[in-house]
Amino acid sequence: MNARPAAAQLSRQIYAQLKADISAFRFKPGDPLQELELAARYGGSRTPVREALTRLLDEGLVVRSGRGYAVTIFAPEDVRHLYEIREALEKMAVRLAIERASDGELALLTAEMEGHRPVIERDDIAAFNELDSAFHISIARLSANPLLEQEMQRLHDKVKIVRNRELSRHQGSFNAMADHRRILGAMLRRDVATAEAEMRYHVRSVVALYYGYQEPRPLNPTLDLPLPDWQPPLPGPPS
Amino acid sequence: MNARPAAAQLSRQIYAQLKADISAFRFKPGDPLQELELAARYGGSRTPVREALTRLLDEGLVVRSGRGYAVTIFAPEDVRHLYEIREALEKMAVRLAIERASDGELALLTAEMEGHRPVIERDDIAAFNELDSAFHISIARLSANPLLEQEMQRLHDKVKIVRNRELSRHQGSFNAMADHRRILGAMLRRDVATAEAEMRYHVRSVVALYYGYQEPRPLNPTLDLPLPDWQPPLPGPPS
DNA sequence: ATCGGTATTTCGGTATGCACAATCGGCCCG
DNA sequence: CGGGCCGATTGTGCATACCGAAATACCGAT
Repeated sequence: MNARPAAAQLSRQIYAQLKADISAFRFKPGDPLQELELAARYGGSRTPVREALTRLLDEGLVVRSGRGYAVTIFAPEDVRHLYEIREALEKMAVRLAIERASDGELALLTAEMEGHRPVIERDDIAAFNELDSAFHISIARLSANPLLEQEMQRLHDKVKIVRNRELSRHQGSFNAMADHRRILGAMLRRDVATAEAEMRYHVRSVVALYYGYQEPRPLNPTLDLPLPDWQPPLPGPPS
Repeated sequence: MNARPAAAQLSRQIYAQLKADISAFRFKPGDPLQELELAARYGGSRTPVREALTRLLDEGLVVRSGRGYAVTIFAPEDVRHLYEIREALEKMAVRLAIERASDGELALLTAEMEGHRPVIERDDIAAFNELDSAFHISIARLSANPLLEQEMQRLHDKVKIVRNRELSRHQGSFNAMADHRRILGAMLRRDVATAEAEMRYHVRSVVALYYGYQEPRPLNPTLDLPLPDWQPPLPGPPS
C-alpha cells in the first residue's frame, strides 16, 4: 500500500477522485467534507486526504467552512467573476487555436462537436455538460499553450458546477451547440475577429441566463458554415 | 505552537514565507527544496512544509525534480505561454477597471505609479520589479473582480521570477514605466480600446525582450496625458 | 420549560515514526 | 581499466498519535 509510480500515488488518486465526485455532483455545493470521512471513503489516512483538500482549496472548488471544509457554493457574484476570466481566456484560446491549429486538427474538433448531437437529442444534460467543457478544453489544447490548457481545465472544473444549476433546461444545450457551431465555423474560416466575438457572446450568454438579464444580441451575419447544416429540433413545450 | 487564529497558521506562514523567498530570489530557479531543510529553516515539522509545497506545486512555482522538489525554471517556451495568458487577463483587467473604477481610485493609482519614479532613478531593479507587479495587481483590484485579482497575483508570482533574469538592464524599467504611463493615460480618458492595446503592447514587449525578436511597434498617436510630463533620463552608455 | 454554564465530543493542525523508492558510491568482476 | 551490481544513504509517501479549539450535548438552576 505504498507509493511506487508517481501516477498511482494515493494522494493524487484521492485528489482526482474527490474532484471528479465534486464535478459530477456526487458532492453538492455546500456539502461538508470531513477529513476522516473522506479517508474512509477513498481508503487511506487523513494525510493524503489533507493534501487533496489543500489542492482543491487552492483551486477554489472547496472552501473553509467554520472549522472544516465544504464544497464551494458559487454566488451570482462569483459566477460573474468567474465568467469574466473565462471570457478573457476563451477568447485568447480561440485566437491562438486559429493561428496554430492545422486543418486536420480542426476537422477532428468538428467531429468532436458533431458527437454532441446525439447526446443532446437524448436529453442527457449531465453528459452534455461534460462534453461542453471538453469542447472548450479541446480548443485550448489547439492553442498549443499547455499552461492555457491547464487554466482552462481548472476554470471548467468550476464552470461545470455552476452550469449544473441554471442549465437544467435543454434550451441551454441547444443554444450552446448552436454557439459552438458558429465558433467552429469562424475557426474553419480562420476568422479571428468573428471567432472571438462569437466566443464572447457564448460566454456572456451563460451569464445572462444565470443572471436573468438580456444579452446585447449575437453579432455577425455570416453563418454559412462548411458544416453539415443541422438545426436543433424545436424544443418541446415547457413541461 | 498550535493553531488558533486561522491567519497565524503555521502552514500558511510557511507557505507565504517560502513563496516570498522564491519571489525575492532567496531561492533561485532550479534550487532544490527539501522538506526537512525547509522545516528547519522556518521552524516546524515536515507536515506544514509539505502543505506549503503542495500549494506552490499546484501554482507552478515549484516542480518535482526526481524524488524531490525544486524551484521552477521557466524555459523560453514557458515564458511565452505565461505571457499569452497574461495578455488575456491584463487586457480584461484594464477594461473592467476603466468601466468600474472611480476617478478617485484612478488618482490613487496615478500616485502609486509616480512613486515608482524615485525607485527607478536610484536603480533599484529588485524593488521596481516588485512595484511593477504591484501596479498591475492594483489595476486588477480596480476591476472589482476578486477572482481576477487573485489570478493576477498568482500570475505575477511567476512573472517576477521570469523578469528577474532578462530585465537586469535599466532600460527595461524605464520602458516599463513609460508603458505604465500610457496605460494609465488611457485609463484616465476611459479609453478602453487604447488601454487594451497599450496593455497588449506592454505585455508583448517583455516577451520580445525575453525572446530577442522585434515587437510590431507601439500603437496610437494620443499621448497627451493629464499627468506631470516626466521623461525617463537618458540611460547611461551600456557599461 | 428555558437559559446558562460546563463537560464531552469532534475535528483540524502539527509532530513523529515507519516503509519504500531512488540515487550515489564503492566494490567486484570481466 | 572500465562497467555493472549492490548496499548505504537520503528523502519522500503514508500512517498515527497528540494537542487544542470549537461545536455540541448535557445538566442544573431559576
